Amino acid sequence: MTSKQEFIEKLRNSSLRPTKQRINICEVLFNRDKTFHFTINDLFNLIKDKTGEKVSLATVYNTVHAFHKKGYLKEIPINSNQTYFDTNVTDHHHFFDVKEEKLIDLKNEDVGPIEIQKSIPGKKIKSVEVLVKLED
Amino acid sequence: MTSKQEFIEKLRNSSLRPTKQRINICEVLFNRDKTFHFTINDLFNLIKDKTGEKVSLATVYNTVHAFHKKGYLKEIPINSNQTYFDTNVTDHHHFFDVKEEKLIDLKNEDVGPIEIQKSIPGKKIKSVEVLVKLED
DNA sequence: ACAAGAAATTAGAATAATTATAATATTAAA
DNA sequence: TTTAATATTATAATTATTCTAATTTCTTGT
Ligand SMILES: [Mn+2]
Ligand SMILES: [Mn+2]
Ligand SMILES: [Zn+2]
Ligand SMILES: [Zn+2]
Repeated sequence: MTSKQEFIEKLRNSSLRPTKQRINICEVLFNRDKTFHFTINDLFNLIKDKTGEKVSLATVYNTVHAFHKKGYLKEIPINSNQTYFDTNVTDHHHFFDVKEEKLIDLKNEDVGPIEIQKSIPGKKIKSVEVLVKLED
Repeated sequence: MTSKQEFIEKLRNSSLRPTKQRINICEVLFNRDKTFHFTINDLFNLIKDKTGEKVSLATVYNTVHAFHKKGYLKEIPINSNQTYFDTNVTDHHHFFDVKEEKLIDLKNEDVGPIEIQKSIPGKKIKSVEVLVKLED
């Protein structure tokens, strides 16, 4: 159980003003036990459900991207018409259940270390992501 | 150098009628030495450039998805506003140069075998894709 | 506490990728 | 050659995302 005060500090520490909307979004995103995979639309609906307060869609987009930029959210590449985000910002991989449209975390030991043997001059590796698609 | 006749047979073999438009699209997609990574928009413009004939955007979408369904094209998951496709339909991985917005093939030996140690009951693995993002 | 400026929120408009529609044209088969 | 099935096309519709500009809320200095 994380307190509202902690969210306010977290926001302050990253020079994001602790507004009511951002705190509500924090509640939905970070006040939970397990990692959370979501689309903007999931989040938008959950805010109403869980906090009882409405936040505009534009603010949800703005806040998610602000959090993403600050490193509080990870973006997961999937072939979907909607962008997926993840509250687990550590380097990790995913299952994607194509039918359920659900992401599932893979522990790094479930995949093993990945060593990229090729390099491109003048470029460095920013991230290595494994996506395992699941079907029935 | 692949001939038009081969494309016609290829289309017939997959119960796709060999129309002028589809043959032109085949020319652009498959009449080349190296694998080809593209967006619908790339392809749409190349058709005009390379064949001199215009194909409607709707037909490009339809044909790309028909080819994808038939297994002649692979879809590459990237966080981009445009969907990427690949004429190399074998199981392989990618660099994505974020600045240039270009995909580069990785050979399987550049990545090594990936063994997924976790399984989800009732689900089986459909694909395993590694995406390595590159920055300057 | 108050004022002033900076930053955030919002509804709604704009944009852009993709998909759907429905009329016309082409292809395949009898 | 007739006919039915399928494909193409222009255009409209849809959808995710971003932009805009007015309003509200925060922060900071007084
Ligand atoms: Mn995750
Ligand atoms: Mn490729
Ligand atoms: Zn983002
Ligand atoms: Zn497709």
